[in-house]
Amino acid sequence: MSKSSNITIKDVAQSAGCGVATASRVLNNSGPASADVRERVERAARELGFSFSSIGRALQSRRSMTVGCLVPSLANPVFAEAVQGVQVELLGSGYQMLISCSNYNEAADDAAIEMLLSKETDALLATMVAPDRSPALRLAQKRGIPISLMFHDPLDGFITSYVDNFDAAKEVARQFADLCHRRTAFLALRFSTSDRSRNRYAGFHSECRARGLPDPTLIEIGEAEANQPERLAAILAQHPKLTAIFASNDFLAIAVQKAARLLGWRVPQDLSVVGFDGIEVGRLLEKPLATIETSPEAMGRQAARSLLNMLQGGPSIQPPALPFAFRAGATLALPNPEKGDDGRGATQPPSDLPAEPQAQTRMNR
Amino acid sequence: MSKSSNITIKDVAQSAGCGVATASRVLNNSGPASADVRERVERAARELGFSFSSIGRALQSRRSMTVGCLVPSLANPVFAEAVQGVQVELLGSGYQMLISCSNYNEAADDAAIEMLLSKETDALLATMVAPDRSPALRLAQKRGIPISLMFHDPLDGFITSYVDNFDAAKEVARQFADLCHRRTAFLALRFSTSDRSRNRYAGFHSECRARGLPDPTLIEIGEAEANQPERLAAILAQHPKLTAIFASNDFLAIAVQKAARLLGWRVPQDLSVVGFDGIEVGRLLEKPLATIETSPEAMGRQAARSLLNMLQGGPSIQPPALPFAFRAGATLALPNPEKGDDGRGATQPPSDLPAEPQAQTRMNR
DNA sequence: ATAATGAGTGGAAACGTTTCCACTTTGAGA
DNA sequence: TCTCAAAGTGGAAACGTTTCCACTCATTAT
Repeated sequence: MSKSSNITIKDVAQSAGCGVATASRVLNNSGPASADVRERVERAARELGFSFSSIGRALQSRRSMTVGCLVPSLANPVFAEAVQGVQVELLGSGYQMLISCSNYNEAADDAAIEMLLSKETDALLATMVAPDRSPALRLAQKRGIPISLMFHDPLDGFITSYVDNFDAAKEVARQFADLCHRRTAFLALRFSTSDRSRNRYAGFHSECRARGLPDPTLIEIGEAEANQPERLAAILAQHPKLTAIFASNDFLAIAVQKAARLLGWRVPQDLSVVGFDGIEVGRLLEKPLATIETSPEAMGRQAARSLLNMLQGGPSIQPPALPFAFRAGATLALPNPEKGDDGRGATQPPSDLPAEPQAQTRMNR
Repeated sequence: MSKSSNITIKDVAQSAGCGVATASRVLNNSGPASADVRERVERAARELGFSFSSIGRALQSRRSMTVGCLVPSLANPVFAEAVQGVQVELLGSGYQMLISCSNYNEAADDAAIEMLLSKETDALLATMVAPDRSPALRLAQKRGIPISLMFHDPLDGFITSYVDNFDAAKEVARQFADLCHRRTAFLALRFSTSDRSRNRYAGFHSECRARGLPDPTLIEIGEAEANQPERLAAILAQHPKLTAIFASNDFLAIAVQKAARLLGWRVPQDLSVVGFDGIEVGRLLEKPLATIETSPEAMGRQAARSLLNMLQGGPSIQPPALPFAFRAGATLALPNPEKGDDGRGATQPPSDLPAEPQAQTRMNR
């Protein structure tokens, strides 16, 4: 139970019979030192079990060697994987990661950034509800701290790692169109918490138009409906003519299948379902899920690399959008001709959508 | 682009026309101050946009207000959820979380703990490959830093948050026995990386014995087999008589179903499958997975609470094991009588298993 | 009126580093 | 032998806090 924690460089110096400056130089290899004293210092450090205090270091060098990372939640594997990617990329760099979750709460978002700033993180990595509305983030920007966003579409003044949600959603529309689906819908959790969903809908909508398809129905649901198949089924039942649903993420897509089963609709015969994200488990389902495959891990890595670049004084260059791919699956097929398509378009206007698809502006390099 | 970051308490004091000691007292509410100077200091702080440097603070108080957290990987939702739980519990406490992942690598494990220690985290939260073999962890213990383990069975000298894997596995054996399954198997990833799997097998094995069932077959596979249904199918094909498989986690259980389908075995008619962990997605499958339901989030929360207790000087008390529950599902049914049970027990000895089930020793309070 | 209290205040030390600077030694070249 | 540069060394300042201590005034009790 020896309270042996407090071995400072001063102790090492004393034990080695030299000044702290010399000890520091030896231990850091940062200056001249005779072989003799070098030996003594190294032995003393070893015997005392000395290790540097990064706090003392941080104070003096004004670098905490820490990057702050904010994501909505680690319970969502998409974000967890991204953080894992960040972690991996940071591994050899000497930087550690301070993590925080907002639980999709905009106020918590801002508070978290503030907290990270007060911890003097050298850089910031974030996925937020509304980065453009966060005073703390703006403050960080003003301080000149390297910042890299994840998942968001490029935002003025920030480096962002992202997939082009608009473009990817267009791909889904194309897939539906190729199979001659006409009565389609986009299913999302309440838009307010995610610009990603908004842009996916925008892209989907835009490509449906471009292909001369009827506008897709927009179905927005809450957490409760997403988690209770019965409730989701009740909602789907209001749209009996649908032949294809594009869910804004894979979990929703799985929930849709479950709900469809309750209604006696077969997937994909009666209803095609396509998801988004490409989570691993989608492959393992009895009917592998058709989806847009992305790599959150790669996103995390790219973001971390950008950050490290900036931390090393490199220029802050916006990297290109990350690739995505349509992953074929067993949940997508030709529409069932028995589901009468009377051509009536029951489109609801989206709750919060730009009039013109505005994503994809500033498409990088 | 004002490099406005460096506003120290000294600046505030100067601007308020008082000494730094007074400013500190005012800003911390930690001592007497006249209404007059209080007002001046507060205004100065506000106008200058002052915020404390936690590094300066940490240096002086010798508390970094940071806890280190080490898990194998955030790509595994079980750990991600646990970390999320920790995060939630830490939220109001003023403590921040420094996170690190070992990717199931024992050497990385130790290095990570060392790194966290050098960052002067005030406490440690960890799930490791082999906590009992980590020198760095032992060092931390010697230093008297509060430590709380997660997922591991109780280990001498450490507080641990855990579910009783041995006990939970017995429950699975009971379920199988009740349905008169006799040819069972335990499927796990290579044992070396997880004492959890080992204890689950031990409990399963023990209860099978207790019920007079043949010893379960132990099937150990690698990552490769787990991720490629064809390869797993090839392995399963070597055990055509099995009527029930207990997979050491839910992902494996899902993989088993996939492999079974390739072999033309129906689940659950030809093969019952039970998982472990109770991940959310198991519920959403077309055939909801029978599994042992646990709550990694609750585990994270409990561990964090223990830590906070200790950090506040409370006694370090080992909390009771967390609850688990058998979750019924559509993957468990009576065995198919056509799968001839010839009574031949093809048990392989486990690669690294204690002769006697050794879990459950030191069952707390 | 005087002594004793206590509130209000600021200087300075301490926390563990790194780095600047000045000093001493050494060795080489003149 | 003398000079000079280079190598080796350690004291001290700085980083931003908090806290101990000593000091000055009022105010109250004697």
